[in-house]
Amino acid sequence: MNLPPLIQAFVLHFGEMGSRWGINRTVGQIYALLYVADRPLHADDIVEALGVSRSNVSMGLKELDTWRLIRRKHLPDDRRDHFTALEDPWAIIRTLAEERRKREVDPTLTVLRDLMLREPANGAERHAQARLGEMTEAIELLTSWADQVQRLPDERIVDLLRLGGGVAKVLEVGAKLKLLPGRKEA
Amino acid sequence: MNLPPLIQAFVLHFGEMGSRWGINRTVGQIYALLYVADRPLHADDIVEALGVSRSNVSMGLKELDTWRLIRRKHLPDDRRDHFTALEDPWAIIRTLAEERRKREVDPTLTVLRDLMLREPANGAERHAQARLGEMTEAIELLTSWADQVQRLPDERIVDLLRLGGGVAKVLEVGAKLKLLPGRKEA
DNA sequence: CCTTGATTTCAGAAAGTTCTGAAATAACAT
DNA sequence: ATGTTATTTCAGAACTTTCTGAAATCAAGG
Repeated sequence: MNLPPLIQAFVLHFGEMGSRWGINRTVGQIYALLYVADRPLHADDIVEALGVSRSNVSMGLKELDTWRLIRRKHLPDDRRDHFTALEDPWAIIRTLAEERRKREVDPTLTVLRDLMLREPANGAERHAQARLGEMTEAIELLTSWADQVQRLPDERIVDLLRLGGGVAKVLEVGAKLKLLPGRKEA
Repeated sequence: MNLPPLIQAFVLHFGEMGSRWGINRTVGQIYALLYVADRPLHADDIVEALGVSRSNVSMGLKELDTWRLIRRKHLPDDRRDHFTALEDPWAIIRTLAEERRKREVDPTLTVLRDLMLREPANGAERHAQARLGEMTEAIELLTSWADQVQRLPDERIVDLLRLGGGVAKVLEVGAKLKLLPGRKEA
């Protein structure tokens, strides 16, 4: 790998983080490289910059493509595909979040709902089912919230984030104005 | 493994999910088992229920312990440690979220901040630094929001979740009442 | 419809992780 | 102290994921 030190540090770190974020090291590095690049890169640029095999780059690009985190561009007088990363950091955060949700929470919800429908065979199962119910409820609340917030326009989301802990205050006011749904007690 | 079918299905699923959630399969299974159990279990109960090695259970329990997802209990007339999972599903969700943040976003922020302080050596680095700045800003906004919301009492958080996309409406009202910090334009 | 170069696929090699069994350690009761 | 039972550690086995190089496929220009 032969990159300016600042860029190299970022690329390496993002690669390591990638593994924790469920995208593999190479994919993370490719993404990082495209994200900071000041021009579209083609596959061989990436091979050279990262020192990994051509085929590995090809797989990585394909994966980033299915996640819609990069764009394929054709430059005039060049048959090779060129790639750029989405500019907006929110797009990345959103994509990663959606992707993880699809892989990590949706299947769990499906299983939990299915288990809730079964007839418990004995006391142990009855108890277990009650616990599953509590968990299902919490996860459903969380995901349906996430669903709805994700549909808001970006600026609204940013407003919400800027508000920070201040939501509490706004919630109070909201409650007084009867904007909130009545609280169901457990 | 020899468990009532409903419990077994849950335990197996949670094990698989565990790997995606950054906790390994056995750890996930142990947690799931304790979560639905109607009494505290000791290590050998778990070995028998899951059919994994004693040492694996020991490691798993230790890990869950450091994550504070289980409690160690001493029953009278029994020298063995007994374990229970935290009851409240919110506790689990919170813990997993905090843990992941510690492992997955905080280190990134540290690196990003450090890279932002460096003197760019050339045009490419200058461009890269600008991109890193955008990313840093987005991540900081998100994490500081999460920080503040996590400090709210549980019921406030539940209110917020119940509100769903309705936050938009409340934000409008909040803006009119001058509760929101003025929006800085990019 | 053939040539040339770009891209993708895929089987096996390399690297990384999780799990086990055996041995070491700790904790308690006598 | 000593025996007994519970727990932890750790080296290597088993398994999983990632990466490579060679071969197959694809696409544009003549």
